[in-house]
Amino acid sequence: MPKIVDHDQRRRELATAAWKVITESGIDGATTREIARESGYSTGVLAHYFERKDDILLEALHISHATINKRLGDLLEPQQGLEALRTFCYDTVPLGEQQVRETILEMSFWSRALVNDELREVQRTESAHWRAVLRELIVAAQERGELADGDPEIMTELLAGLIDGLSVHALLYPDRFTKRRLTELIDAQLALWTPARAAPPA
Amino acid sequence: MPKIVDHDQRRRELATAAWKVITESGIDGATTREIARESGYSTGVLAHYFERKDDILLEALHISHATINKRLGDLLEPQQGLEALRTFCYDTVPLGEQQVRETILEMSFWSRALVNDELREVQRTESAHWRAVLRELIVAAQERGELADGDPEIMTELLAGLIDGLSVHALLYPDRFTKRRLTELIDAQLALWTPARAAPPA
Amino acid sequence: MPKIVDHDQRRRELATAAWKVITESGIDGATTREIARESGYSTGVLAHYFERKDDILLEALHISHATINKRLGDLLEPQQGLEALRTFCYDTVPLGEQQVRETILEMSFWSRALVNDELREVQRTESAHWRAVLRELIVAAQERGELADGDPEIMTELLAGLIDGLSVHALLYPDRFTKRRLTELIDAQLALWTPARAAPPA
Amino acid sequence: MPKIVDHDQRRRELATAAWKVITESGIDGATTREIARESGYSTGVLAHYFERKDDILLEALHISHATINKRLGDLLEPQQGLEALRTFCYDTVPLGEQQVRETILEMSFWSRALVNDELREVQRTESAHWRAVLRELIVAAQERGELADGDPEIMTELLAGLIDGLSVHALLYPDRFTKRRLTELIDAQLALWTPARAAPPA
DNA sequence: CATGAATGAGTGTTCATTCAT
DNA sequence: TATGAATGAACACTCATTCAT
Repeated sequence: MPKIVDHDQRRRELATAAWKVITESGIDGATTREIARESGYSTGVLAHYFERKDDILLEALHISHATINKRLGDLLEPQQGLEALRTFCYDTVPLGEQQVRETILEMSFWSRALVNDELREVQRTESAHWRAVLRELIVAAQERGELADGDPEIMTELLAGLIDGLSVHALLYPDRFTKRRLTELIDAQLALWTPARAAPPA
Repeated sequence: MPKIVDHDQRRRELATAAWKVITESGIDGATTREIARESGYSTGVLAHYFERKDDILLEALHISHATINKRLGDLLEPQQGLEALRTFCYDTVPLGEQQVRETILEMSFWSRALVNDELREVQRTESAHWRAVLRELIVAAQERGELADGDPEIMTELLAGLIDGLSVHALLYPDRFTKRRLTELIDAQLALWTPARAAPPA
Repeated sequence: MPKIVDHDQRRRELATAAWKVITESGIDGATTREIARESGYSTGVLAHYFERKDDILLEALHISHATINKRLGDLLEPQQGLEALRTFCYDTVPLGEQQVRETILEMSFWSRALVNDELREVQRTESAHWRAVLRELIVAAQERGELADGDPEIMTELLAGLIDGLSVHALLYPDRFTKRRLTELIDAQLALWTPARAAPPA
Repeated sequence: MPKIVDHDQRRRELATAAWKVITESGIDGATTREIARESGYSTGVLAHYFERKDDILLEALHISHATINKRLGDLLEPQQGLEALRTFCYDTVPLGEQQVRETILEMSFWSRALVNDELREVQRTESAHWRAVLRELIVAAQERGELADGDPEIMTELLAGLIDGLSVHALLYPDRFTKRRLTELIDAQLALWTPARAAPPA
C-alpha cells in the first residue's frame, strides 16, 4: 500500500526550499544538505524528485518566474495604459522584500547561465515571454495616447534593460537606492516618453 | 644573487590568468588548479603572491577595472561633449571581444557580492568612480548644449542602469543583440535627451 | 525504513580507529585518510560523525580514558588498602601492550596540549579525576595503617608525577626499563612510605 | 673572494632560531618558513647548513641540552652533597622562564621520538648522560651522610622519573603547580631519603 | 516512499624541498 | 654564500550523488 504523494506538489515544495536558500545564502550556499534542511526532508528525497541538483535549481527558477507572472497578472488585470505599464515596472524592481529575493535569485542564475547553455536557453525563453508582456503594455499605452509614439521594440528593450540594470544597482548599492529613488528613476524614464499632461502619480 | 622577479608583475601575471579563466569558464570554474594551469605555474606559486584565493579573484577584478579605466581615458581624451558620452557608452557595453569578457567578469562578481560584504564594498567604490565619470560627461554635454537639460544625477543613474542592463541582456540573449542593435539602443536613449539637430552618427 | 546505524557506536568505531593509528603511527601520522583506512570506511564518513578532525582525536582520547577508568574500576573493586594502590600504579604504567599504547596516546596529546588551550583543559579535567582516585587510594591505605602518615596531597602528587615520569622513560628507553624493573621502581617508592612489615609481594 | 662564514656558528644560529620557534609555537608550528623568519635568513639558507628539516630540529635539541649541561655545570661546581643534588633538581624542573621553554622543547620531542628511531636514539644517549650526573650527585650525598643509603640506581631512576613527571604536570596544569609547590614536592621526595637533621632550606 | 549512511572526487591551502641566479 | 621563486605532494574538508534498508 504505497503512500499517496502528489509528485508535482512535492517537487514544488522542494524547489521552494531551494528558492529560499538561494535568496538567503546565495547560489553557492545552496547545497543539497541545506536545501534538504530547509525543506524538512532528508537529502535522499531530493534524488527521488530530481535527477540532478541543477534540476532543483532550475525548478526554483521556474517557480520564481511563475510567481512573478501570477502576481503581475493579478496586478495588471484591473489596470490599463500607462498606469499598467508603471505598475509592471514598479513590480519588477526590488522595491519589496519578495522582489528583492526574486532579483537575488535572478542575478544568481545570470552568472551561471554564462557558462551553461541549458540554463541560458531557459532564461532566454522566459525572458522572451516577459518582454512580450512589456511590449504589449507599451503598445497599449501608446494606443491610448498616454505614451509617446516610437518603435515599440526599441522602447521595450530600453525599458527592459533599464529595469534589470537598476535592479542590479539597487541590490549592490543599497545606500544609493532608496525605494523612493527607484520609483523616481522609473518615473523619469517614463516621463521621457510621456506627453506633458500625463504626470506620474504623487 | 637571487633570481630577480618583479613581485607586482608576477601578481599581475597570475591575476590575469585568473581573469582569463573566469571569463572563459566562469567564476565557479576558476579553481586554483585551473588558474595555475592557465598561468603556466604550479598551484603552490599562488600562495607566494596571494594569501587567499579570494585575493586573486579580487585582484583580477581590479585589473579588469584598471584596464577599462585606462582604455576609457585614452579613448575620451581627444573627444568632447555628446561624442565623448557616446564613446563612453559604446565602450562599456559588450561590443567587442574584450568588452564581452569584461562584462562576463563583472557579472560573475555580482552574484558573489550579494553574499560577500567585502566584495560588495569593493564594487561599490569602483562603481562610484565609474558613475562620477559618466556624470561629468553628461554635464559637459549639457554645457555644450548637446544634451537636454535635466537633473544630471537622474540622467546618470538612468544611463548607468541602462548600460548594465543592456550588457546583461546582450550576453544572455546574444541572438537578440547584434552589435548594431546594441548601438541603436544606446543611440535611442541618448536621442531622448538630444535636441533634434544633434542626431546620432549614421 | 532507513539503514539502522547506532550513531554513537559508529563514532566510537571511528574514534577507536583513530586510537589505533595514533598509537601505531604517532599523532602526526593520524591523517584523515589513515584513520579512514584503518576504520574501513571512506574519508567522507568522518564528516558524518565529527565536525573537525580534532574532534576525532579528542574522542580517541576520551575513549582511551574511559577504557582505563573502566579497567581500573574492575581491577580495584575487589582490592583494598596498599594492595589496591599498588594495583593502580602497576596498571597505569606501560607494563602491557594495551598500557603501552595508552601511554603513547597520552604523550602524543601532551605536546599538542602545550599549544592548544581546549586540549589542555580536557586533559586538566581528566587528570583531576585520575588524581582524585589516586588520592583516595592513598588515604585508604593510610587509614588501614599500610601506608605511612603524611600529607596525602603531597604523596598523591609525588606518586602521580613518578608514574607519568617512569611511563615516559619506559617508552623512550625500553632497554633500561624491563617490566620487572618498572614494578621494582614502583615498589621502591611505595616502600619509602611503608612500615617495615608491609613488604611488596614477591 | 668568498665570504668568510663560520659554518658551525651559523648552524647554531639557525638551530637557536628553531629552538625559539618550537618553545613558542610548538613543534608543529616550527615550519621552515617560521624558523627562517625567526633567524632573519631566508628559507633557502637552511638547506645550506642542514640536509633535512629534521636535522635542524635535532640540532635545536642538542643546543638545548648543551645549554642545560653548561648551566648545571656552573651551578653545581661550587656546591656539594645534598645541596648540589637539590640544586640539580630545582634547575631541571620548569621553575624559570628558560626552564619552562626547555621542558616544552623536551616534551615536543618525546612524542616524535615514539615513532622516530633516530630521534629516540639521540634522546637515549643524552638522557644517559644526564642520569649519570644525577647518579653521581646521589652517591656523593650518600657518601657525605646527607642522603639515606639505598641502591643508587633505583634512587636515580625514581628521582629522574619524578623530575620529568612533575615537569610535565607543571606545564600542563599550571594552576596546580606554583613554583613554591614544585620545590615543596621535590623537597618532600628528598626528605624521604634524608636523615631528620638534614632539613630542606627555608 | 523516505532515510541518512556512505562514497570519493575535488577543493583551497600548507609546506619541505629544490634550484637558478 | 645567500636568495626566494617555484615545485608538487599531502593535507583537512566539502559536497553531489548513490543506495541498502
